[in-house]
Amino acid sequence: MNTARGRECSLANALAVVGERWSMLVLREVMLGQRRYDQILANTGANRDTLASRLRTLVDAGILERQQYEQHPPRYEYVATEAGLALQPILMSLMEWGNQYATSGPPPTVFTHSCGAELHPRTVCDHCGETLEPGNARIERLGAVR
Amino acid sequence: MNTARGRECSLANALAVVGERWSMLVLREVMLGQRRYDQILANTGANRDTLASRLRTLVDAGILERQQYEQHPPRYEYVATEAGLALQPILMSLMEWGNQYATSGPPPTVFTHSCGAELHPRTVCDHCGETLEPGNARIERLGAVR
DNA sequence: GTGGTAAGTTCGAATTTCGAACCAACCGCC
DNA sequence: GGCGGTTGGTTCGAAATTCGAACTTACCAC
Repeated sequence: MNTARGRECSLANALAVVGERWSMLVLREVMLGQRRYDQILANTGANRDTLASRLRTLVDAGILERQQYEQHPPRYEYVATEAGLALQPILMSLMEWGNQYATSGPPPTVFTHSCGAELHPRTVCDHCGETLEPGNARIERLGAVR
Repeated sequence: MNTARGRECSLANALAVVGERWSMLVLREVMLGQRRYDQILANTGANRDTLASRLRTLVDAGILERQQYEQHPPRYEYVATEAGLALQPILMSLMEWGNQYATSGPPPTVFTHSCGAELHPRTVCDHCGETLEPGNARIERLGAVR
């Protein structure tokens, strides 16, 4: 993804890696335990060469790792690295947003948290623990526009 | 964005709306207070027709609202609706992830929370307040694959 | 030896995005 | 009254990306 122009920003950098079409859905499948090419293919709906290309991008970016699980013929599966695991809460939050604003009817996919309750993610300020509300954040420093 | 095939999922639904190229960067600019076409154009780096198309998509999806601020000639600015504001914490979280895994050097953009501390978003379980860790979520129900 | 599985690659066709140019309507300047 | 600047786009043909479908390689089970 092109990041040459526009504001210098970590959001743009993040999107350069996971903002391409299918990338997030690939991560969803890996998160759901589907780690093999053909499973990811069927469950995302991407086509074969685009998926191969996306997987390469994600591996190169250090978000997924390619692990060989068979020698002859060589077969690989994809597992999340630390960086990939760190995206999980964000995918969950986007899924929650999708439930509220982009899905009619009951949520197709539901998780249970280890505390026993149905999982609904919420984003808080790491320092004070307060829920992040639009308007409670002030711009401290702004990336330059290139 | 095509959502015909693949797993039925609110993440896919969310991405059908905000997963297209430039959409999230447009939302970032609106979030930063840049609401006019030419500002958004310069600060994202998108080209003119793609930006016009993205703005239409976001308005149609109920994420942005087009507000006329001048009668002759008609001029518009774009403001976030409730659905758009609800995406702010997610953009902040993605920015935080980008800081850690996709940006070298100091973060280009920094926010301060109303509590006074530098803002670092964290995602928690809404019920128990515990930080979301990969592995603490169990799949309760899974969307079907179409 | 026939069919199935897995992880891709290759193909030409369709769609999307690209930069650059254009446009209409107004403004301030002198 | 003419000149340049601003705003919010549209139009263009060219380049890049994504599409579905077919093919490949290597193994296994029957």
